[in-house]
Amino acid sequence: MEVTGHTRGPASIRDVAAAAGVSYQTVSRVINAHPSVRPATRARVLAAVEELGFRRSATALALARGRSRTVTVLTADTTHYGYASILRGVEEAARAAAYSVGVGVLESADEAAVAAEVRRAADVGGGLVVIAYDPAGVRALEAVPAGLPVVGVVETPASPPADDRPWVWTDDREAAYRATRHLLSLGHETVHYVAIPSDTRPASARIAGRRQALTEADAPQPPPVQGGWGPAGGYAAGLKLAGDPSVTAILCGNDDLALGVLRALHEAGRPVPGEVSVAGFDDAPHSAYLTPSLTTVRLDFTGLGRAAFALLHGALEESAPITPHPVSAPELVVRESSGRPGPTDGG
Amino acid sequence: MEVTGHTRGPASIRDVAAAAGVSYQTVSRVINAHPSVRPATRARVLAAVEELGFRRSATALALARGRSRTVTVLTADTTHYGYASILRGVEEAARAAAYSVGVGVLESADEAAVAAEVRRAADVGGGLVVIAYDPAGVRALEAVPAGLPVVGVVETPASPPADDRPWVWTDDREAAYRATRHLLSLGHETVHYVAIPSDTRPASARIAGRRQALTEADAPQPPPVQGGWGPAGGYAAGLKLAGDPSVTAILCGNDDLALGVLRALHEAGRPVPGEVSVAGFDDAPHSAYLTPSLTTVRLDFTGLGRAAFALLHGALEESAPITPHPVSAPELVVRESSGRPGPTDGG
DNA sequence: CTGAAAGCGCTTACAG
DNA sequence: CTGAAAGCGCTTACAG
Repeated sequence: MEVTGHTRGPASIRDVAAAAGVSYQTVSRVINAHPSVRPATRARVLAAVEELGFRRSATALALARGRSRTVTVLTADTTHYGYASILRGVEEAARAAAYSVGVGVLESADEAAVAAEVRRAADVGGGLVVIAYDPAGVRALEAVPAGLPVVGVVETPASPPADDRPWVWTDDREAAYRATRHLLSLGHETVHYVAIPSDTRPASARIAGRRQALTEADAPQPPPVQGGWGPAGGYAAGLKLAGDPSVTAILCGNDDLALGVLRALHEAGRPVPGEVSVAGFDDAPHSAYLTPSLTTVRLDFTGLGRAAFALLHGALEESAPITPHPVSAPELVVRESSGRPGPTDGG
Repeated sequence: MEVTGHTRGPASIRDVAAAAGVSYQTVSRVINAHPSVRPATRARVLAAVEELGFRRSATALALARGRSRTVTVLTADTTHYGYASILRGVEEAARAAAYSVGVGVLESADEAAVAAEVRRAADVGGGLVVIAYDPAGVRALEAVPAGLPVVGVVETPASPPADDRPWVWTDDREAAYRATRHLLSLGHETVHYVAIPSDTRPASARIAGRRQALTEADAPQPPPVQGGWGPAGGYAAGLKLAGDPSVTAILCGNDDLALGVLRALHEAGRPVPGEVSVAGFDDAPHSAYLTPSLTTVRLDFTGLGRAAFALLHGALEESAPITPHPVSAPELVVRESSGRPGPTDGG
């Protein structure tokens, strides 16, 4: 029964129709699970689909429907832990819904460059998830033309999420509040902060959370020092702070920053946690294995990504299941890098 | 002159034609830079394109041409440094060539699951880059149907790269050779190895490189210990090795593994590099900031990703510029974690 | 140098 | 329940 001699190229809806002895519209109905098809007809079509290895063309579908089953993630970075984890969450959820996922990187925060990247992403025809943790991302979110389905992943919602442009976020305010309180409760006089770029915005939730904790404790409010995203920036910031003997507790915008700070303190001869306590954000995979292991606040980036997709999916398809998409609350993970202050408290 | 009252939706080729007073075929010629168009006509069309904000539909283009300007990266992971960097390299090159990039994650190495993921990626209609560093990726590369443009990113080429299915790789054999030699040259009797999953394959280039260095030095050849991809696996492997006092040098399949090993040695009370030397692969951003900072072999993953795209681009388009795509050779980076052996050599 | 026709593989009304 | 028509926005021959 070796009759697999198709003409050429993948089988189309018409090939299937011919094989099943029906019109191609009927094939369309079957593959779209349209109710009004006689069971016998359906069976014949399905058999032909199977036999020819038919796969419906996503491109043709997109052209005919005017919208493609694609979500493209716009982000300034794909390698740092938080960004990468959000991307992963989106991909997981998209895959489960049989969506394709694209990624566009915002190489620069330059207005024209960002606009170009947004256009390119829009050309793909699906929905957008914009990671707006940094200037480039924030700008991209603003540049998305009205009518294009988009959900933003933001640090702090700038205003109540509009129905047509929803946002997802983690409770960074609470996260910073808890971490600061933890450090304060250990007996530190105040808590310094090494900021990631997103914290630059006046409305930063983390800055606000830390401020609140500091205020409640009547502690001094030293200004945040900029650290960037990676270990190198943390190292530079750490060197600065290490020179000030009054500094005994440092909270960092992410674990990579904290790693750099740890190194700077080591070089400056200031033991952690003996003299200085350090905490980060994210709970990246390696943080538990550093020496000293890092106290941090675990943030559910993957859940955030999944939630973003769920929202987009709902906007894109009426019939999309309104799946619950819980984003776990930030969780303080206390490890070796934080302890009571004191010149020689080490045990 | 506020005449921006288009009917609805984005402008199509016909809208532009109407505005310019030509047929839509002429518009097609202009946007495709076809030579035979009168300059004056071209100018009129271009003006209309500008005025209407026309963007050619990628979907329609793909349907008409039978191929889309997309590259989708198939990978078992998007978060680990090596994988993420390759993805970034592909994205950079693809963006420069005005290609879209998609990503498909191989959640399981299960044959059926991998095949389904490959089909999904194929449905998108462009080319594929498959990261085949692990069983899932290797299987995916095999499952790609003939005729679909694909380039594999592999640890070791299994055979001379076929013309229709090229491969890119870093010289892992050389990298492992150099790292092992470095450790040996410090005076260690032999070098243990904590492997990443890709090293499981009998043809592993790294295993071969290390073996060669060991053989040349007439050193014992302890079998590799499996570590997985992350710090947790490195930690477990490190605990095992730490218990053996004869172990004084450990090479790890990647920097995350090395980080876990470092932690295990610390807990076991074996100072690095005083008693044991450790080296990794990759030179991840944080490796220079660990304490001790990590000796490692820098691998050009981003260049690898760019090279993979260049190859694919060439296969997809006759006219694609044959851009040189150099992948830097592995580079040994000596830091604090490696030193001369000896119970108490610490300075 | 430019226009009219057919087709890429589907879907969405419209008939029957 | 099923088929014939028109159209999604382009490109690719074919004419002129």
